[in-house]
Amino acid sequence: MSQQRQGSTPATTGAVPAFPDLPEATIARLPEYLRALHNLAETGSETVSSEGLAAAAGVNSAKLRKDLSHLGSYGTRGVGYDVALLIDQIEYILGLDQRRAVALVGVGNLGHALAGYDGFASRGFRIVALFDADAEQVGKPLNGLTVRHIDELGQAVVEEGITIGVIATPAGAAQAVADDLVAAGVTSILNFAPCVLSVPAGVDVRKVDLAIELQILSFHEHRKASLTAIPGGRSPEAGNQEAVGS
Amino acid sequence: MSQQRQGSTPATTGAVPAFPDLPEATIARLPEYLRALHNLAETGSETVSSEGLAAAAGVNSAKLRKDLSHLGSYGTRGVGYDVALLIDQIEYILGLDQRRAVALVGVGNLGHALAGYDGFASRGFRIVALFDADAEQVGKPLNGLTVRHIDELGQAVVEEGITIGVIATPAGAAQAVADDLVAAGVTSILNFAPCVLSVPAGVDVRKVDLAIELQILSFHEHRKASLTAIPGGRSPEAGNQEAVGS
DNA sequence: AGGCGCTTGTGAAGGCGTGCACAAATCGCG
DNA sequence: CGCGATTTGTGCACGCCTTCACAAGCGCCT
Repeated sequence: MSQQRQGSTPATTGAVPAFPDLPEATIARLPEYLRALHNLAETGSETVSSEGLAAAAGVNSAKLRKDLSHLGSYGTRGVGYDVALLIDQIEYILGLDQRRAVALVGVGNLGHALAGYDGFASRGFRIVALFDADAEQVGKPLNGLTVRHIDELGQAVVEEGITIGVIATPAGAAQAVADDLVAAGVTSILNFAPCVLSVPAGVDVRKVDLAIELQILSFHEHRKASLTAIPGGRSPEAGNQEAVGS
Repeated sequence: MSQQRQGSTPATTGAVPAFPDLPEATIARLPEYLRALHNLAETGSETVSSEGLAAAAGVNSAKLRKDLSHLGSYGTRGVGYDVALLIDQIEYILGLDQRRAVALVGVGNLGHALAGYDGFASRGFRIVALFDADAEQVGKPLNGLTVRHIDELGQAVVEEGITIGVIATPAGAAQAVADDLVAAGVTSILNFAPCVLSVPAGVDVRKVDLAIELQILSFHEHRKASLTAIPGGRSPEAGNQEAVGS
């Protein structure tokens, strides 16, 4: 039926209770709720209704209630959700209270930006090591750290307790870096390189491709334009095979 | 997703529908297929099977066939897909043959990286204007362009034919920038600021939040850690609930 | 204390997406 | 010319996710 966990609040014990297996879609929204909750907390709100939080997070209120119900009953009927309590709960579920150590590989154009992105530090992550394969980059200081050669990756992962690796290299180098990360013991990878990574089971990979997002928008632009215009015009160039008739 | 569509299905379809309304999930995968196809084209492949292309794109082959079937029959049974033809088709559907003009607002940490990201230019987009609200930034050259003040946005959108705007500002400024973009006539927005944007119907917004991806990975790390920490059996089926030993 | 209004939590229904399995179609070869 | 090997295109079933609608629960006010 439902997971009921009473007594073991995350603030009191560091023990690991049973893990509710949340739907993947819910997990992806929890960070959004968390951000909205932090905003609310800053404005002094102590409680918030599902309607209010849903609006702040840009989702449907029913969806939000169902999402939160998966982690337990942390709301009060007739009142709403306790902001501070919910923040603690979500941060605990996401494992953000551990301030995970992150390694960033590739300090090129994008890597520089990521190394300096304060959104990581402010939301529970510490970039503790920077790597690059280019000897020219190695040794340079960047945002309080020194760029190290990628050969030192295995050593650094152990020393710093790194569990997450971020790949910001060109596509051609990404697979090799991923292999190195996995070999070093990293079990989660965030990949910014435009390519498919092959990793063993048990390693999680998430991909962010900036150009893909633009291409999706481009499709919608194209669609919108074709609707406002007079339909009928088509053919990119090679329009031959028609599925109609015989 | 974070965009709303008002799907009006016109009953008046005289000829071949210029625009098949593809499932959203399919659209999101087309750019991935396109990238894989370009890689294949570079290696000299003229045709590719659904199995091969699916592997290169990191998806199931049945899914790929179904996706491609939505845009028409561009494969040959017993042979596979013509690489060049499929590239043309997908690029046409995505509207990439128009090399859309893109405006980038916010040339801070992330904005710098985006302005220099060559993945945009190589995949059908032209960043034609850079904007910032900070007077200190205005006038500086960046990647062949000059940073302009955001007040000139409306003018530039018209002059350059900009249809897509990219927001790389702090969260506090994002909504105002979005309003400016919409007012200037932009109908698609890619938002890197960690906040919810409110836009009128007909405007598409896609959001990329770098920290959210890390938080999702963090959850899986947390989950994996809690599973390995349980002594005894680690069978996923046997583990039901309330294994909290006290 | 009791009723009333408000909000959560959830059962149920519908829609969407995925993956299997197979018929249809095409090419190469004897 | 026909047959077999190969691969596409798709009907179908299943599972996940979303959304609606409402009962259950909580606090406040009289």
